[in-house]
Amino acid sequence: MKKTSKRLSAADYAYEVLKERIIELQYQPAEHLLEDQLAKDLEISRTPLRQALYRLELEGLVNKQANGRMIVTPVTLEEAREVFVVREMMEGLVAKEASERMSQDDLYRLEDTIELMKRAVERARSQDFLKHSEEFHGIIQECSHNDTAKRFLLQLENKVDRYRRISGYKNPAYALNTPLEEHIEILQFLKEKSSKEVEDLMRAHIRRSLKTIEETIATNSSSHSF
Amino acid sequence: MKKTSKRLSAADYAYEVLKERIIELQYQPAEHLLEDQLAKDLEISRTPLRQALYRLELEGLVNKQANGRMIVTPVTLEEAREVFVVREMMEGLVAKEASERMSQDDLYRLEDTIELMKRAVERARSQDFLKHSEEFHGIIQECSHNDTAKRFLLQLENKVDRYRRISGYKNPAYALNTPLEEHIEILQFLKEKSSKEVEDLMRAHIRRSLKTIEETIATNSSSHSF
DNA sequence: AAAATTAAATTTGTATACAATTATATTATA
DNA sequence: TATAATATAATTGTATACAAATTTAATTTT
Repeated sequence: MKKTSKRLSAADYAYEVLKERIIELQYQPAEHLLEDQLAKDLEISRTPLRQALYRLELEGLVNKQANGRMIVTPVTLEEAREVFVVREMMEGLVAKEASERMSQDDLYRLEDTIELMKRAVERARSQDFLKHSEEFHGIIQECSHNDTAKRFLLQLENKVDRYRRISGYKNPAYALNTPLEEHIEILQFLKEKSSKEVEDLMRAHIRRSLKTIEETIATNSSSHSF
Repeated sequence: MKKTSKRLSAADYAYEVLKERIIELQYQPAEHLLEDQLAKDLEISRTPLRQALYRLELEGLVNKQANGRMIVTPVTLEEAREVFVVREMMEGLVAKEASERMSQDDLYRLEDTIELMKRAVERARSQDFLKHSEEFHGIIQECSHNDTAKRFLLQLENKVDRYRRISGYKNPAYALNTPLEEHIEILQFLKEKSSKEVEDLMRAHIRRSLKTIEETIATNSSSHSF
């Protein structure tokens, strides 16, 4: 993780690095995390490292076992479904709230991300598509002005990212047309301020994205312990 | 530092104590929390105390300001509404899921809590009522078998408890009949496994409880900074 | 006296030493 | 050999000392 203008504490640094490594599967699910080893690796002491670990625990990316040892939270289809069911509700909620509060300027910003998504689809650049898709969802979350929902969604997003990795979203053949069309449709109803429709569409969008991940895992489930 | 039957780490102990004090308004909203002072008070060192503070921060009960100082999260009507809106969705979700998975034994356990709630209403013991009401909701959450949802609901419950305190729920005149009837109705549909109705009723139940708190605050809002 | 500067104190952030616990290896015993 | 008991090593949990940063007080300058 890069640091910007503000100095980053060792604890924050460790948190960012570990989170990224877990999401990117550099640490395998269920793998043991040893404080001493990680501290030496990151060239910090155990004190700030532990802070980072405990934050990750509360976000559900690592688990403290009964004996005190930390492991990377295992991945299971069951948990993936849980995460997506909750995410479906939360994304539906913020979309509804955003629909009631969005300014014209916000709508323009959404249009921009969609334009960029279109270009990504044309070039079959799924990485870029994902980036702009996340911007799209991020703008909607922002416009909900619901900090509580935003906080939870951030935690869910971390887990979602890991499941995306596991399902092999990097594959260029990954279907991008469906999510693009769904985004366009959502924007349409956001413009009309039809909050109920927006909520329903957003929920269907998330529901469908879980299906995609489930299918990719089904065909692709050699490497991870499902 | 005290210990119970199962050994409690100093960090866990500090977490529990601080959480309780914040919820019970022994620490005022927006009050400064000094590590050294708290550590001396709890008779532990700063190391485990800080762990506790960081956990509370992630749960939204304390906030770390830009200068690094910790304050008790301020209370606002706006946040209360956010918390309840999210809680409404989550309680609706777990109720729906529980409805699909509940055993006869679980239903009996719910009946028991309702019996105890009835007795509490008869005697106008709102403290007892609240306790059994939380058991009622806890059983439903448990039966959802959705750990992700349960984790979030636990965090929300902490904030809800504080808002209940602020609204002065201790008042014996506090109306208990409405929530009791709502619980009874929810149980009825749980027995019939009508998951859609269960979800709708639970959501209405939470929505109504926010209204109660808003009203109590409106008449009672001298002491806290709304 | 007001504003700016410096100095002292308070407070948070980190490293390290040690204590308590848990896991692993070794030995003893049947 | 298999099992239990014990010793050893590895790992987590806590306290403390010190460093870095921030706030408050004191001093100087205009």
